[in-house]
Amino acid sequence: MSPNSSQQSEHIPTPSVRRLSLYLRQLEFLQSNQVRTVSSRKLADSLGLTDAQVRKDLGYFGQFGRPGVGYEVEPMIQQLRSILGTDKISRTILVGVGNIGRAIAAYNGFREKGFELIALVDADRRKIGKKIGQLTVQSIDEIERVIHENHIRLAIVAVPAKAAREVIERLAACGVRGILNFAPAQVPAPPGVTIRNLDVAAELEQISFLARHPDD
Amino acid sequence: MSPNSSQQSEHIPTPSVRRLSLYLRQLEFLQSNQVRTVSSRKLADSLGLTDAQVRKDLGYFGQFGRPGVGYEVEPMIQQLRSILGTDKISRTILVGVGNIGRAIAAYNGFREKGFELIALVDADRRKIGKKIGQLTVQSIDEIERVIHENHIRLAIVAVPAKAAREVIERLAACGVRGILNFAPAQVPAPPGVTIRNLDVAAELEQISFLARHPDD
DNA sequence: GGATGTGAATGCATTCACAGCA
DNA sequence: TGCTGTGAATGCATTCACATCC
Repeated sequence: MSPNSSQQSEHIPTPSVRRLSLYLRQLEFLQSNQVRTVSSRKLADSLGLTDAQVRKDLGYFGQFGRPGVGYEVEPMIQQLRSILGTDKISRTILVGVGNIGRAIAAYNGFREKGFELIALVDADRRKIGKKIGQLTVQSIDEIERVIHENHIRLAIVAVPAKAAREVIERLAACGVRGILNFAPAQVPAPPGVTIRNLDVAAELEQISFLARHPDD
Repeated sequence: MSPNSSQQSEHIPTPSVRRLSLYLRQLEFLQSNQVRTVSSRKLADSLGLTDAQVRKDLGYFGQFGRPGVGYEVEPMIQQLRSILGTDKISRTILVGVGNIGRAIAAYNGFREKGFELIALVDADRRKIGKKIGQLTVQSIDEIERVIHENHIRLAIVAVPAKAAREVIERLAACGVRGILNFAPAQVPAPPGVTIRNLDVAAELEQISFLARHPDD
């Protein structure tokens, strides 16, 4: 059901990709409220964006709308999942089961969002063997074997800053393609690997700054 | 048509403010390694940026460098903290002590980063009265009183998506100026309030997309 | 020599505005 | 009439390049 051959050779702005996730959330919300179609205007308003931006963003990936009507919620959700790659389950490893790691491991909305936590590893002997949810914590020494045996492509890193670089290099070396990094360390991404850094302290600093500079 | 550059209210690019936190992290790291000065070039390289960008970013806030030498690490750290507002401790409330909330509450690097967790509240009766770290979970019904009595300015929201809007509106109504929101919901920011949304599922989606589109 | 600070130039993202279609 | 899709125009962020200073 995809006659559209969206040519990907065109360069897609990073901010547009980021907003795709926002559109998907809002469309899922609309779907849960039995809404069948939505215009770029309404979608934009609910997210604090402009209608032109919504159309431009979607336009990078194909033609999804019906003039005079808008976008059909259900098919648009499928399209966005397909574009983001979350229509298929991505097998994911979690490295580090400290405070943040345990919170991630306990989150059970992964599958529905297109991800499956396959393995937990940690460097701390005392944590190895513990069960968190359905999974048992394994030694970080097993990380290469676990990744290969389970064909894992994505990783979530929640280790102390000092350990981040080594962990990320090991992950990259055994074929992991994308890493969500909670450690407050900027490790240069090895070739062919995408890293997104999520530093909670840095986010708080942004809040702090913005709260003091209201004219923004 | 000489554009007289007024000295008042120069607009600072949002991306520049974001990078300030990166500079601060890296400078703190350098300081812990006894490094005394650093050039824009070296700082940029370690973060995957360009030297011109570092200089331009810092240039929005003043003149901190010495030509021929670079930036002195220790004073620069102080300057950045002052700019971000983290040289003074910001009093912060945490709303929602589910998985993510507990992880945040257990994190004890807050003070050193310029934040202090003053109170925990939750809507779930069974959680009220429980101790997490030094703090006891209070009822969300107390939220207004707690915020006023403790002069709280910042909030971290880690509640289910459905509850996010009401929580954020209540926080805004009693004077909270900045909110870090982990709930996957886009709540329009009330006037005078800054909201930053941190949606872990959305971040994973980005990883998923980027891992499939290597040309980036 | 080595580095900053900053106008000017470039490049990228957003918004405009309108043709075209339901 | 209502709305999409998209080139053109605008606006914003990044990079260049160089005068200036240690």
